[in-house]
Amino acid sequence: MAYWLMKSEPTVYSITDLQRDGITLWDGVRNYQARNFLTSMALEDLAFFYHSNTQPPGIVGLMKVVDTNQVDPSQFEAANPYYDPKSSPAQPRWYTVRVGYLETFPHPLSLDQLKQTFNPEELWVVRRGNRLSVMPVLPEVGDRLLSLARG
DNA sequence: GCCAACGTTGGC
DNA sequence: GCCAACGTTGGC
Repeated sequence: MAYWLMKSEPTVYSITDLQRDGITLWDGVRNYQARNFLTSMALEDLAFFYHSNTQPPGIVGLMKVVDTNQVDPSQFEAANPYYDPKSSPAQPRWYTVRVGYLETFPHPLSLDQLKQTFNPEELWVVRRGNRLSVMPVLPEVGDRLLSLARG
C-alpha cells in the first residue's frame, strides 16, 4: 500500500464534492510526470486530498484508489477544457484513476503547518514553486500525516 | 537540440 | 490581482 497526494482547487472539485459523490474519476491531469504517478497507482493505495488555490491551502481528507489505469475521457471532448487534440481514442495520452472517499480530517493540515513539520525533501508539496498536482508521499510521512490530521 | 516566448499553476 | 516557478511550444 502506497501513499499519494493529489491536488484540486476546491472551487473546481472539493473534498465535500467527493464525500457527496462517494467515487469519482480524477480527470483533467495534463502533466506527464503527474500522469506517470497516476498510472503507477495500485488498488487500495491511499491518497491525501489537497486543496490548492484557496485560503488556507492544505491537506483536508483521505481517499483510496478504487480503479487503476482509466482512460481520461475528457481528452477526447472538444468542448472540454481538458481537451487534447493530439490525443485519440486509438492512442490515448492521458490516464487516471478512480478514487473513493474515505474521510474528511478533523484537523486539516495547512500548507503553513506542513512547512513547519516537514522539509522539502521528505514532502514535495512544501517545495518552493512546486506545481505538480499528483505526487508520491513517503510511507513514514504518510503515517505521520494521518496521525496529525486525525488528532 | 537549443532556447526564447508563452501559458499555467498556485502561493501570497 | 500579482508574479515566481516552471512546463511546453515552436522557430531556427
